[in-house]
Amino acid sequence: MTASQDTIERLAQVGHRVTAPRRAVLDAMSRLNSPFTIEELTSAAPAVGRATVFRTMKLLQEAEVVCRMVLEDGSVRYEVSTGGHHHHLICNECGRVDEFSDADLDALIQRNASDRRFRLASHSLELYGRCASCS
Amino acid sequence: MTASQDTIERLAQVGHRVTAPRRAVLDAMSRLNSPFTIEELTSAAPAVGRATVFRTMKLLQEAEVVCRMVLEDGSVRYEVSTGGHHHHLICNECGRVDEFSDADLDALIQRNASDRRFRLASHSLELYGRCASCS
DNA sequence: TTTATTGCAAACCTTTTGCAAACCC
DNA sequence: GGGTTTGCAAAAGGTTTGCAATAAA
Repeated sequence: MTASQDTIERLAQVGHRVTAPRRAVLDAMSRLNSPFTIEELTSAAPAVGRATVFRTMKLLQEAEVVCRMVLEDGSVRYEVSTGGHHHHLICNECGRVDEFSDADLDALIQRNASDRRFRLASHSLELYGRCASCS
Repeated sequence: MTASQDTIERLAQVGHRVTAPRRAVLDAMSRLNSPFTIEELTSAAPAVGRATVFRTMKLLQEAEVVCRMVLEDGSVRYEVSTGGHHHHLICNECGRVDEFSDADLDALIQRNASDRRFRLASHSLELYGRCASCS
């Protein structure tokens, strides 16, 4: 099993059973580069039923093992949680998604919210354009 | 007809016909507060077929009369283009969506892109939390 | 008249759900 | 053993599409 031991443990800790299909999904995830689509994931774990893949991803979201992102076009991808908050650089050309973070940026965002008496819970920032390799 | 004359003219300029259903959709839009859902729009223009509403919205997107936004949960809304670029404050409580803009913020975003050799085409920033009225 | 547009219904896609069988603890 | 989880197939959104009828230019 490629699925990291601590992820499996976290599943158990949160009160879920460690089953073969769930292991298979975790293994498949570790073989894909994040962020991936459900489609890619089901292809990478062909033995697991589609419904189970969806159910497992929802579980992993709740356990904060992955986070779900929705692109501008409405498509959905999952990425393995790095723990840290970050933003995305999405290449319109090749589809590649990179992450970055910037404390100043987050501070400025927080200030914009405060200035408007908005109690910020979360935010998402996606940059679309052309990555270095595609330029 | 409540639909602003210049929007109608723009439709014609872009090479589209000005039809009764399209007028009805434009009128309905002007009666709703932006951003609205397709659901709200079809309710506000009951005489127009659902497919036509979808087709009209796609047209208006291309004509840059409206812009389409996808929320974190994947739901889709449309807002009348103000011309200016802006970001959103989305209340998790009441669903209200406000706009704001901040040149410093945009500059910082642009700088983050440049620093990573990413040629920025567009970006979207959504803040989720609780609006002033809901706090 | 000629071509674009409409409405309807059917098709599509992605995600969810009901349920009996299989499985984990 | 007993409550979870699975897989299948069906259902459920939400959006698109084919096509004959209709309307704009």
